[in-house]
Amino acid sequence: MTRLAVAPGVVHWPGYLGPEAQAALVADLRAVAAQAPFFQPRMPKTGKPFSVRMTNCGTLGWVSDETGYRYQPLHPVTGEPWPPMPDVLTQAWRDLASYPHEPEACLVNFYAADARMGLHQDRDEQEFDAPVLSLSLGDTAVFRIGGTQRGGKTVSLKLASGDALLFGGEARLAYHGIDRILAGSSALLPQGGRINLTLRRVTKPPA
DNA sequence: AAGTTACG
DNA sequence: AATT
Repeated sequence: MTRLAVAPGVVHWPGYLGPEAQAALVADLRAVAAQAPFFQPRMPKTGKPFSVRMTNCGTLGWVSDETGYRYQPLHPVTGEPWPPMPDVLTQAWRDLASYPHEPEACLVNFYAADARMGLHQDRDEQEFDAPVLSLSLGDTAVFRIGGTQRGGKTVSLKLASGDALLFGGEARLAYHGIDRILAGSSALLPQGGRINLTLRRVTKPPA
C-alpha cells in the first residue's frame, strides 16, 4: 500500500479501498441516506446555504445552521438518531488513525459537479489529539491543505475514489478545502459527483 | 464557523 | 482579507 507524506502530519493512501470495497461502501451509504436523508447545511448568522449536501452516521453528527456549527446526536430534519457507522469505516479508522479510541462521527459530504468547500479548519471537536480520517468515493476532487494560519503556504492534491487521507498531529488544525470536482472522472456513483467521508473523535475519551 | 470573492 |  502506497503511503505518501504530503506534509508534516498529512498522509495520503491512494487507492486504499479497492473497487469492490468502494462499491460495498456505496451500498452501505445508500442505506445510511435512506435512514438519514442528505440535508443542506447553512452558514451561521447569514443562513447562506452550502453547495455541499450532508448527512452523518455514528453517534454524533456535524450540522450547521443559523445557530452555529455543532455536533449533535439527532438528524436536524427528522429528529432521529444517526444510523450506526458501517463496519468498514470503523475498520479503516483502526487501520489508519493510530488513535486508541473509537470514532464517534462520520460526516458524509456529497459534492455535485459544481460544489466547493472553502478553506476551513475542523475545530468543533473537543478532542484534537485524534486525527481526522477522510475517504473519497466517486469523482476526483482537487483538495488543498495548508497550515494552521490563513495565508500560509498550501499544497494541492487530487483525491480519487478509494483514496484515504489522514491529518493529525501538527496538521490537525490545518486549513483545508475542496477547490473543484473533476466531473466524469469516476463511474462509481451513477449520478456522478463525489462523496467524502470524514471520521472523527468528537469527545474526550473517558479517563 | 466549512457561505462568497480573491488569491495563491 | 475575516468575523467563534
